Amino acid sequence: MELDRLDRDIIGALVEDARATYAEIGQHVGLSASAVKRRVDRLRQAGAITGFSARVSPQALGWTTEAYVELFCQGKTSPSDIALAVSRYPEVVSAATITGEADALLHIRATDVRHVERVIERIAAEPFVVRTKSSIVLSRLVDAPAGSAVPETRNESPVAG
Amino acid sequence: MELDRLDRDIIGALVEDARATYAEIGQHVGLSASAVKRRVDRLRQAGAITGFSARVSPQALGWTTEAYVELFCQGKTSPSDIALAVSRYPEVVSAATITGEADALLHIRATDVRHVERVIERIAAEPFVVRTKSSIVLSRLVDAPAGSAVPETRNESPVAG
DNA sequence: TATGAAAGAACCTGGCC
DNA sequence: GGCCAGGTTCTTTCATA
Repeated sequence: MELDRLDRDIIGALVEDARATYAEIGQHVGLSASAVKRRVDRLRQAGAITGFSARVSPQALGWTTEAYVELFCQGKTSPSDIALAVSRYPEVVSAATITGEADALLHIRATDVRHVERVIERIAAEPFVVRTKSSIVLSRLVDAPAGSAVPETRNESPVAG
Repeated sequence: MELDRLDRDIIGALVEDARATYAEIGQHVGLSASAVKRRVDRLRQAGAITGFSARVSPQALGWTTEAYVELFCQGKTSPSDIALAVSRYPEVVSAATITGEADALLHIRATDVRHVERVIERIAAEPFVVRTKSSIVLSRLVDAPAGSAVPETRNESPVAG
């Protein structure tokens, strides 16, 4: 799908505030409200915008601790096996198979360190898991709303570019 | 702040669909539309809900590649130094200082592997960075909308509990 | 093909109970 | 927390370039 500058600006505005009115967005990007709505509808249908979500503060909800866990699995473990197993844990916020020594990397949110420990214990007990290697998060430095930036043809990076 | 079951359900509904009407949410949780609005206003003011954001498909926008990068820094590097530096890169989606050998872990989204390489090169060239260790994501298994789950007093985890 | 304007329907918002 | 009224926003249609 082809995205022009208007589409990118609209997406940017909606990532900033998904409840902005079409009129507000239109004023910001230089379109009428109805033109904005048509583009948003099109972007949703095309799959560029997959939905609208509330941003919640993990701390305020009691998720004060997070950790990253590397998973080392048995040779014949498939990605879907891992996906199936870890998706059963609500504490697993994200998971991916990766290159390098470990087979997968999990991102875990929990209520406290004890809770992290308990979850890791259970995951380590999954039949395909050989061993795990965990890192507790000390302080979060960056946490961009998923997909806030939009790739340009060039110059995505800092000034040095 | 104290959250009851209704608050949790409302947050859950808004994480699912931030553009759901108050009436729809109310029907789902068993409240009138205005009661839902009052609670949402309160949850926003209390900081439990920090905003509303469009979910975008990184693929659809051209971000087809992601990587995790461990940062090993000079002894006297402060977290804020790292934060200041890496937040200048739009490709850095998340960053945190962690326990273990590495000092920080970055999550990077880029348009392709070449782009990932370029960004890592630049970050490695930051004055406080001693070395980096990168893992390219092969396939994403889980990607929960930030804060989709809400901690209960017990039984957050799979059946085994 | 994409835009702006307009009208009716749906929704939000605040006051009141 | 529910109900209601006034103001706003959404959604669709129509005309236009």
